[in-house]
Amino acid sequence: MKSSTRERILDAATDLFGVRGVEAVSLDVIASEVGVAKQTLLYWFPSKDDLVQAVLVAAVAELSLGVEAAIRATTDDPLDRIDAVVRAVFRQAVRRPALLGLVREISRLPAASGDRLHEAFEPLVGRAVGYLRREMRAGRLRRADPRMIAALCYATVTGIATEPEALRAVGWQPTMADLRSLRTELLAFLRAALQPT
Amino acid sequence: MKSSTRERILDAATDLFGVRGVEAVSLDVIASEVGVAKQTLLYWFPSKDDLVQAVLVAAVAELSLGVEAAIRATTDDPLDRIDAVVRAVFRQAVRRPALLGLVREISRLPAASGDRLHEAFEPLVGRAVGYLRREMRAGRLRRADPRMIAALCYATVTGIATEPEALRAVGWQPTMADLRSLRTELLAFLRAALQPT
DNA sequence: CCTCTTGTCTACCATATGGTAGAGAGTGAT
DNA sequence: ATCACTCTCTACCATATGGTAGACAAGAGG
Repeated sequence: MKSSTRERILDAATDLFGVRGVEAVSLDVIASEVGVAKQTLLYWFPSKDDLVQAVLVAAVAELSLGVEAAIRATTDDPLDRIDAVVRAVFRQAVRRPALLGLVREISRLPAASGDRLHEAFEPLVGRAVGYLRREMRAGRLRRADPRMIAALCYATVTGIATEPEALRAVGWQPTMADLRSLRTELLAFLRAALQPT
Repeated sequence: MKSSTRERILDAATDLFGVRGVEAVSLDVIASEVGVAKQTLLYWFPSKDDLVQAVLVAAVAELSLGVEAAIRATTDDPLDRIDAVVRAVFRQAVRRPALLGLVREISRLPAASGDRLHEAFEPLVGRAVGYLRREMRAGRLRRADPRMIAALCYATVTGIATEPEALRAVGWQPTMADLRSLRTELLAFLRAALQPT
């Protein structure tokens, strides 16, 4: 164990920001969660904004890594590949529920912060859109606007992973069994939405 | 013009809460937006929490009304009906972008607030799930867990409507043309996902 | 004219927030 | 021993926040 203080701060901040929102979490709360004085936070991250940036960059990197690894490990078939990406995202969302919520926070931040993150995501998004377009041309995916399809898949996965309330409203329980069933339904849903006609 | 002060406060609070988050918006900001002293807010809504509750209740009522009207106005075919609901939600999301974002805020609130909202949504959700189940049994929708399908449709629509950043990331622009194209793609996406095989 | 109610305001207050200044402890090099 | 460096802390501070107390104006009813 015994990870560095910086690491532990980053971890706690990721969870708190992701679950409760950046503006709603004070430095004091993070500090007491880590078990350290607020000024120790400000030693490692000179301002709250610096901390937010660091947290977002780390989260994007973590997500990207998982997704890229999943892509490399599957077959050529686009539906299989999308399956793999969804599974990878899901795995990370379970391990660390705040991750996707955190990425969602970007839209709430002042434009400048959002832009930097935008850049970090750009290559991933660009490749995904290009891939979808090629597969549609090849007739292995339902023909549609690949940009919109990318956004819709993202919205579906992120939405379902970050809105426990919506799931509770339909009687879903956060048990292992229900979680697996959710993943199964999500994969079937996306498959049906993307299959060539 | 000349709506009541209470009304104007509710309006401004809806927009601010929905776009920037409940905890991130102070009473002073709302007051100055309305052009009134903070104490006038506290006259109409004795505490911030009361204001939040009022805003959420009003938002749910507004959304429900629109959706129910749309349902009554369509044919029996489930895909048409879902089309109509999505269009209705979309219309409201365009007219007042903060509405859906606000509903999303529920998951961030302390449990007690969330529960009250939960109750407000319950009848709508229950009817939707029952409807989906019947149509699946009748073979007019792809067979799946109706609860999960309801949650997935909700996540897709809300996600796409509340994450302009995700759309910007794929080169989408908030113009009328792009908005229409987005709606078209969303409807096709849901249709494909729900069509019986 | 008086009084009660309604709605808005100014003047405060206790607390929480992000951030500064700088002390003190531990470690390694000279 | 001392200097420099790293890391954590206590003590503050200016500002912002949610909220209280109560003054003031405008009607409405008697």
